[in-house]
Amino acid sequence: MYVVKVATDTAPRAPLSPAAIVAAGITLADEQGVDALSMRNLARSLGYEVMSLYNHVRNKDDLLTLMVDAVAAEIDLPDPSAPPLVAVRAMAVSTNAALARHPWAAPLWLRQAPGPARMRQMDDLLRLMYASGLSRELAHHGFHAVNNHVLGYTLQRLGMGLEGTDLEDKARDFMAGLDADTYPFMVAHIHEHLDGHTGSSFELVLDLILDGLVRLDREAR
Amino acid sequence: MYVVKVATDTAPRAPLSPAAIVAAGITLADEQGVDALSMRNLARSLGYEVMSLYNHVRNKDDLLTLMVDAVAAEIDLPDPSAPPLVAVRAMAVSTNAALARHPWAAPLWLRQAPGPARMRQMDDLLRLMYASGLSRELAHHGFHAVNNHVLGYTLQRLGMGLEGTDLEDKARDFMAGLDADTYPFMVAHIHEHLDGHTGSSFELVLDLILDGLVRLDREAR
DNA sequence: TCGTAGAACGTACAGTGTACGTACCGCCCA
DNA sequence: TGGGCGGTACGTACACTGTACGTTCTACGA
Repeated sequence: MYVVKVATDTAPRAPLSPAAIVAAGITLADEQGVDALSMRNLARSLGYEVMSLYNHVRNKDDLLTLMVDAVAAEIDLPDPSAPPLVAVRAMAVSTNAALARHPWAAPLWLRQAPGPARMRQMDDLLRLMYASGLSRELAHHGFHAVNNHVLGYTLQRLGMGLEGTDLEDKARDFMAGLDADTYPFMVAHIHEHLDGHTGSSFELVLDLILDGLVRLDREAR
Repeated sequence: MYVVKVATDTAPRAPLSPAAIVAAGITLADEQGVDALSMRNLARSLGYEVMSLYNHVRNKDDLLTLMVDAVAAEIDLPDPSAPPLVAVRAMAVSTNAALARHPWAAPLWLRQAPGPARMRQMDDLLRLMYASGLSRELAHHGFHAVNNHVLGYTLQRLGMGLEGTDLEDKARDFMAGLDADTYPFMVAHIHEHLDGHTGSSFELVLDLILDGLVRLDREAR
């Protein structure tokens, strides 16, 4: 029996590999949102069938873990010549930037098990904290405070759904359904956002925390 | 034609209503996790069929919004006789407690649209901030900082999967797969957690933020 | 007694993750 | 020059999800 092969798709497809799948997953999530990241969609975007992905990736959870770790790998390594707390600040800013580039990553940051890149990042942050001259206990708390601040702010920013769309439109729409008599302070607060004469909370509060830590340490001695 | 009715289930079931559905959803999510909260499971737990729920609730997203708002309603109202920032602190602690009681709520806190209870809570928090004597701008940032701190800490705590299970076991398991040479500071940090001679970061950092705000305000004048 | 509104129900559909069995292709060893 | 043999791709199938739609039942007011 003769089997005739028909070239149904002339587009040459890149060979499958964990790295290729993770990369495709990241771009798909970046462009269409994490909800569009189904194994079927991902396979289609790569030009393969669904189950072929499972030859390179254990399951979807594994894929998500790898994707999150790839984002973590984008975080700048600390400058070894900088004073520890300055380096901490830089890491926080860089982490915030990486999470802003990949909005889907922040909610997964906590759920997924930390991969090597995130381990590296956490270990570096801890090392800097412990080397900063703060007391052991304050360094411990400072680690959590900084981590929490960075992740919290990105989540807050994204949770509002302020990624792609115009922030102003969103805010105006929200405020339209708001009774200024029952929620006067919310209305006022949103106005402050719209008028834009309040800078970013992110760096201000970050410095608040870091400065507060050293002050607390000084007072304790 | 005669139709014989058979009492297949003698258990009398409570009449369906939005409140009853929300309450059942909350207990189901509390006990079995939010992943177990499917419309089918929820209907079964109430003794009804799936589609009957849709007579009282628009869709699952609507249900989740109502559930989150029910948790928000558990937050203590601010004591009107307390100084503003003391009341802010109390609200933060109470919010943290409510979120700890319902671990599933924290991730939904941001995704779901705010209902009346959360609106009330946000407006109260803003009112206290603006009444605290801080500059308008610092009050604005302080609102975000406190909100962020509370939510971030609960998410951090839950993300680790430290709800139901024993924290120590989890930590020891995690550390077992950790190379002390490549991640020395992580190992040390987890040890500090296990030894337990570091208090809760939550209130310490909360005070750090609140004290930092008033100090910043004093310096600016 | 009848009409009607609202609640409950059953079926059906598209979409999800993935277990399982099969087919193919290239490489190493006889 | 075979001949397996391991890895990759594929197709089918299953259980489960949210929910649209049409039908049945039940209670109450006229």
